[in-house]
Amino acid sequence: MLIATWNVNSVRARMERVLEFLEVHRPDALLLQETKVAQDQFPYLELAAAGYQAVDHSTGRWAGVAILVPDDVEVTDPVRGLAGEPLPAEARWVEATVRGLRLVSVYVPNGRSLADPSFPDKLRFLDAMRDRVATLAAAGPFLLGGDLNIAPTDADVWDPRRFVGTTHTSPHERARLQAVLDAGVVDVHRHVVEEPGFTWWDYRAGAFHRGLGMRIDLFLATPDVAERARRCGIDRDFRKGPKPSDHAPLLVAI
DNA sequence: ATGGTCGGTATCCGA
Repeated sequence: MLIATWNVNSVRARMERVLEFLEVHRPDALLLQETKVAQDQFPYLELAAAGYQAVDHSTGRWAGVAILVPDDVEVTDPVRGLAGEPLPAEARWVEATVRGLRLVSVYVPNGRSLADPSFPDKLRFLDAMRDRVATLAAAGPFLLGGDLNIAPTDADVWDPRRFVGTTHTSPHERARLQAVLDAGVVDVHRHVVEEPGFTWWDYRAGAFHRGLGMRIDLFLATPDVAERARRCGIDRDFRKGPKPSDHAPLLVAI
């Protein structure tokens, strides 16, 4: 089973690259973040023409998440939204079961800066995520993928000194991520690959070509699923070429 | 020479 997670920074602006990705990899599930689309604008027809159905959680111009699955595969028990999240209208969490595996696509709030009013909302979202992960981990095997907007360790940013006093690396966020892990999941990419590399690079300043990135897109899975992961890595080709997202897709073969 | 970018029914704000 091949599963991918990708923050596409607008599914409509990225449609050509999304279709290219589906054609190249034919994943059994593609977890999308930042679809940035209202539900009545979601590109169901174009995806259907490529052989994929979508379970999406879409509420407007920002955020938005989805799970794409081949047409001939059954998708059951969709859940849209996360119990206890501070701003449910932002559409940052969607779940569905595919081939007996519970899947989650999540887009954790950015937080902007440590002093911004939205930063406490990021921490509250992570608290709600910990509670839901504990429930899911107790219920059976599952795999969560998404943009966590946290670099788990200093090795996951291009220059940790540049991030002192900023979001994505703060002790507050890392403590919350550790609490999520303690709820019963493993960082799959890190589990499989010794030096996982980055998943995001700023559009500005030639950051990608200069290697100035971060690893903020993660797969978190119950240990049984993590042990079954044979390969895990990013496809850098999708950070190159025409109209790339600022994130590269992360894939895992189970 | 310390800039440089995208996407959003936008002309600033969010990432």
